[in-house]
Amino acid sequence: MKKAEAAVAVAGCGGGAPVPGFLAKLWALVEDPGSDAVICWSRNGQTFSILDEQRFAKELLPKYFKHNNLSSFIRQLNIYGFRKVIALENGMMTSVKNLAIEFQHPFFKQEKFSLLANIKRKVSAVRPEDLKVCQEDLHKVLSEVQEMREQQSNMDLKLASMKRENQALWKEVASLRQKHSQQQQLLSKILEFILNLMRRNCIVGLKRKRSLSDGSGASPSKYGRQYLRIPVEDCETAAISEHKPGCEDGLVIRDITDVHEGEEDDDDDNQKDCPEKPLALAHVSSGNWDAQLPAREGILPCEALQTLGLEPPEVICPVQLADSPVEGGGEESNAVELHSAEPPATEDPAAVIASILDENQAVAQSGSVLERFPTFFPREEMQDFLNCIDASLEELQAMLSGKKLNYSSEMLTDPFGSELTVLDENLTDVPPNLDSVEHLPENTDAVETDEQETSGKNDMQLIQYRGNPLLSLLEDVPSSEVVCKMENADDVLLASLEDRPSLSLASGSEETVQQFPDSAVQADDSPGLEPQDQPLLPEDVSGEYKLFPLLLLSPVANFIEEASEIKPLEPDKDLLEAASQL
Amino acid sequence: MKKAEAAVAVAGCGGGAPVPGFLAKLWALVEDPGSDAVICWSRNGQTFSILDEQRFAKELLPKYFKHNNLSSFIRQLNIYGFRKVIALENGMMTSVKNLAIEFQHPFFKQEKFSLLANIKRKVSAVRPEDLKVCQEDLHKVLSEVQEMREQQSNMDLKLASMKRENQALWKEVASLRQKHSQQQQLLSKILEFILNLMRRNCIVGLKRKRSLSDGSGASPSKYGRQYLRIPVEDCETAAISEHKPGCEDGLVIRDITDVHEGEEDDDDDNQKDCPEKPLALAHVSSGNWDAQLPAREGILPCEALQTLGLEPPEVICPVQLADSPVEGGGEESNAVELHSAEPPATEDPAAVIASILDENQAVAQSGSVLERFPTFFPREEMQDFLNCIDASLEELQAMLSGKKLNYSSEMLTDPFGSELTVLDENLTDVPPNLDSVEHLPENTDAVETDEQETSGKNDMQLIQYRGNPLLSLLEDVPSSEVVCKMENADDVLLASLEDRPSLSLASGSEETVQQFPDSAVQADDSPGLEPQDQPLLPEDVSGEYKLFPLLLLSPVANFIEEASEIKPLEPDKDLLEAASQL
DNA sequence: ACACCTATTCTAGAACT
DNA sequence: AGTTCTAGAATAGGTGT
Repeated sequence: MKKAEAAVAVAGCGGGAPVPGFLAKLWALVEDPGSDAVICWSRNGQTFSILDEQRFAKELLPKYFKHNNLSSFIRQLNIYGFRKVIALENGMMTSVKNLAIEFQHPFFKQEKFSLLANIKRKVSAVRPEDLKVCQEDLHKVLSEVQEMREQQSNMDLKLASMKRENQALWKEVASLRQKHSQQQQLLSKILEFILNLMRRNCIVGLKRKRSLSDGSGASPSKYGRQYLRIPVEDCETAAISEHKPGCEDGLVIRDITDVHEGEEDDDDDNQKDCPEKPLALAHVSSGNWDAQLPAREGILPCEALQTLGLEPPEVICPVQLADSPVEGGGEESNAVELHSAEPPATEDPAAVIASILDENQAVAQSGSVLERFPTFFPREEMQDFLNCIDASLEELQAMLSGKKLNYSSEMLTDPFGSELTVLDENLTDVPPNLDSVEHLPENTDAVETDEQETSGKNDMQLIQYRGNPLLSLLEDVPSSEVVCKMENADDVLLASLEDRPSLSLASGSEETVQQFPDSAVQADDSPGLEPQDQPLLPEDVSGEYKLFPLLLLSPVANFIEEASEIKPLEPDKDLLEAASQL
Repeated sequence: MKKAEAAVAVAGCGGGAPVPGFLAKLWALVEDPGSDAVICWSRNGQTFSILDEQRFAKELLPKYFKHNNLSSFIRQLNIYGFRKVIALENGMMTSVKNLAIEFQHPFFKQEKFSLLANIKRKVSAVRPEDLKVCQEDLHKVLSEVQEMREQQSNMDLKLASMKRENQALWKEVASLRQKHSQQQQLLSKILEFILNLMRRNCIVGLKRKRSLSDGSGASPSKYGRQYLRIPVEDCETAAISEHKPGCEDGLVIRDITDVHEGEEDDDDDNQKDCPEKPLALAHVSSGNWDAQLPAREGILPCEALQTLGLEPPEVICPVQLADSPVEGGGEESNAVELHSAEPPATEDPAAVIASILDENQAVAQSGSVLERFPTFFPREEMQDFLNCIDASLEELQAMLSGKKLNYSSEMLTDPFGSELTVLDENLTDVPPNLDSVEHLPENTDAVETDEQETSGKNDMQLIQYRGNPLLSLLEDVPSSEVVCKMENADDVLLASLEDRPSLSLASGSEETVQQFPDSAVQADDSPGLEPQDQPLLPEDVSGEYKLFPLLLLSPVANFIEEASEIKPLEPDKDLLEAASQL
């Protein structure tokens, strides 16, 4: 005991390093010259050997440790990282079983006591950590996997459901677009019908005027066909109204801007700055139609014009009727004079139409219209009839204005409605190209089967849908928005989808009759005086609208305006993006 | 060596059990009486003890094994499940360190050699498997987790994209529905306007008739208001047309079936089985209007009726004009007689309207209408005017028919169009309930933020959207389809959504004016002779349509019919399902 | 007395034969 | 399956607070 302590003490005095007790005792054991026969340095001081394990265990070990078991001693050696030197290295005495036990450690060298500080006890603390960490990790990972599996199945369901919903939504959108197209066509037809009706009325009035007061008018057969030509956008409609045999009245409606050269794109300017266009005719109070006699023709509208700050109607006729069908070449000087005192559009069929539908104008015109029916229809009855028409028009106008009020109030109070408005604002107006119309059905099916390529499908669907000739007729070309879109577009798909509008924008919109270079402007509640660049009915009505400024005051104008307020069918920007990103 | 072998042999002869070598040698060692000083049975044969480990290791072990290490021997004991008997059990000699080493095993008992067969070597075979399985599992799981993480991120992207697309689609659908609603409203307005115009014309004609031939007519002021009342669907519209001050002509349009009591739901019967309804008037050849003089009134329509196999028009007037505003109480006998020889609807405003718009009828009526304007409007001019109207109507009709032809050809040739038709067929017509209109914006936002609750959102969105009062006006009630849907519906949402239609179906459609009990039938290309149960314009027009059978022959009828062909806004069945399944 | 570290003992793992 | 070396694990012991 004292020996071991002394050895430890001697060893410990060499430095301040806190050498573990086992290492100190081992050092002492090996260093002790008295025990060299049992345990000693070997191999030139690189290792140490226990020459007589029996004596070592039973005699030496108890002096340094609390046991006399060689195994315990060896265990400690192992714990401190000592390793046994195998017998073959010892040399020749391989066969000799009871050869000395030899151990080594990188930091346990003779004369190098200071190295002992580097010898660390193998803590089992590391190991449980390792194992526990591993196990914990495994459990963690396992649970995570479980969780992820659930999540994945959830997402699978969700995705499938969403896919179905998307499919249904595409269907719905297609159906709605179809309906919209049908409606728009119907609207166009109806409005065309009404305009036609009014135009005819105007012609009749013109006929009458000439036969009565003028006598210089051309033959009535001429009047039947040449003055106005309602522009038809799609070939089919055009074919119907143009090439129909027996249809002796092809209408040619020219844009009012054709008359004013160089002002084609800015209707706002046209209306506000050009006094020749009597767009500012106010709704004169209705109900006093019976006071409107032919003698008062031109007086009331003129007053109305003046009340609106417009100049007197010396240049009221933006579109003229010419005896020969000169298209677009009409100028103010060529105007056939009739009702020269009548301010609103005079011989312009549009004015007549408006006058028919507008209360005061209708009365003002009615007298002249009925002059041709002296024998067949009693004047009183005709007056009655027109009175009724006027009343109904009046009522309709009132209803329309009332509806309009209601509408806006709905928009304000109904969150859904307002939300819709907001949504609509966000929609981008990107017309598609007409490619690959024939692929839609396959793609619709592909939505179900194909899992990954939804983008292509949707795009195709979009394109195809837009490519529907029915719909292409109704497309509007809001050039400014398209330009903005083009700037922001960074993917090829979007650019390709915008191909058509960009083309139509680049070109002077001269080649196609159905393209309207104007961009949509909401002239909703402004009382019909500022149609501006607003695209009206995308097809038939726009030119007519411009052509017949007085329509603004008639219920038909309300119809047209309202129809134009229904935004044209154009794909959602988000839709495009979403489709292109899938 | 021989001793050990012999011991093993002796021990092994006791039974056929394949006792492992170590156990046999151990048995021999312990049993051998010659080595009892070194190793022997102890504790009454329950255990064995090594009394002198030094001698045992160096002298006995080599005789039985290939080594002389006690540790190796002990290792074997441990492998076979032997356990050391701790010192305290040995008794008192605790302090004596070099006490005997004592081991025990349940199946290693003195005199019980046969039990040795139960002693099994502890195979580490389980352990490597365990560890390897564990490691493999861990690696597997780890890779799986990696894979799943990638998949999840992929799915996340996909889902986000889909969500965006979905959102855009919902927006699009909402916008389209909005547009559709606007269009429908506009259509209703226009048609109402036209019908109003026609009605007034009729009234004028009636007035004239009475003042001329009858003299028994009531005051003209009465005629201004009482006969027809256009049903307005939403409260707002109703308020406008009903409560508007100064609007002296509230129109009341009653279903034609009101006249025929008990036949309200079956329009097919009405039209096909009731000869009183001259719905089968054919389009008489147009263009010969100039030949139509008042003398021919009633002749041509009558012929037309007869050509269609209908009875002569003795009971032609299904709806009558009464001097007092008796709503819905009119019966055939109360018909005010005028133009008694005129078959088509005679004093019925609808008939007059139709006659105005229909070529032949218009001519037939025109004479009488104009009789009240003898002084103010010359008869010739009035005739001219009406002639123009007729011509334009004729042209419009031709155009419409032409368009129709074009339309169907498009449907046939355009795969998209046909596909759309097919899609539309698949759409279920399930009107929504009007709940929670105000939640849409929040839900639209929630689509972005909330990740999990898409189902609720979509449902809400759907319901809310459907709940838009604007849209509810346009809803149709195809009862048969609804019934089918109700049978197939198994989820609450669908059922709830179908609540309203089912209600309107169940009830006799008496409570609400805007509900039409008819189910949609496509009488598209059949030439206007079989309107059947087809719902026309969902709102205003249907009743009017029924009320004015002659409208079927006018361009307005075409408008109405075409408007009715635009399917009403109703959610897609797939949409509903998808939304409920999310 | 408790916490922390070390030491001892028994058992097990692993590699090699 | 045996042998050897090493490690794990539990417990005991020691030290400092």
